[in-house]
Amino acid sequence: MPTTQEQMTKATILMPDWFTRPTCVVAADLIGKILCRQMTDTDGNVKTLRMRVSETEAYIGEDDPACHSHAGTRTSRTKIMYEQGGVFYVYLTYGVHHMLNLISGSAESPESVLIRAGFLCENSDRLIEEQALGKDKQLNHIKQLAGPGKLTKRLQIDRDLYGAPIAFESGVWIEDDGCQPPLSLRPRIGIDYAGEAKDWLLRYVWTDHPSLSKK
DNA sequence: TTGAGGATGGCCT
DNA sequence: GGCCATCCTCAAA
Repeated sequence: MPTTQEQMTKATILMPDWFTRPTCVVAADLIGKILCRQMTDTDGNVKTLRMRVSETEAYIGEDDPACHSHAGTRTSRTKIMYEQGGVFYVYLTYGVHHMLNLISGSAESPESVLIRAGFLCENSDRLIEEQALGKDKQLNHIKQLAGPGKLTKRLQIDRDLYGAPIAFESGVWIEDDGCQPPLSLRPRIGIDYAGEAKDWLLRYVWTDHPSLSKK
């Protein structure tokens, strides 16, 4: 069932220029927004899966040792980071998992926001839900998208999205229905190689939400 | 051309 | 907590 808020508030689609603001602002503001994914079910019907974002990380460019563009590293993979905010940066890690990033900030400022976790909105299409859940098993719904690799697998996101605009025509877009959850800051995950930067508070989480990837 | 290693997650102990 | 699948990226040679 939709919550009262979802019934009462009309959602608006975020335009690409929303992402040209400072990366830390974008990362914080994304908590509580709705990531939408257009998908086709087994019968060929087009459906939209909606996930509310509960966890993001900011990677703040050339001065951030954890960022792919640190020290001005500019390669065929990272070149998209030098675009103006509002496009997708997707890459494969450990040869297994796709990471979904949103390029943020101004052009020539190679920064991005990693989407780490979320949870399915109650008003997502039931058919797709049941398809993923399987017939006989009741999965832990709230943990389905608790991690950047799990999230992209569930939303069927891969490098085909690299460089696409964050907009409806890409099949992946973000909506704002006015939800403003409580926010906490944490150190980022999985960047032990980054020296002192591993302690920077650039991980933004929905305070104490059960869908978070880590404490 | 080569080799090391990674913004993870699932399984095993 | 440890192990490791799996393959792309990137720096070095």
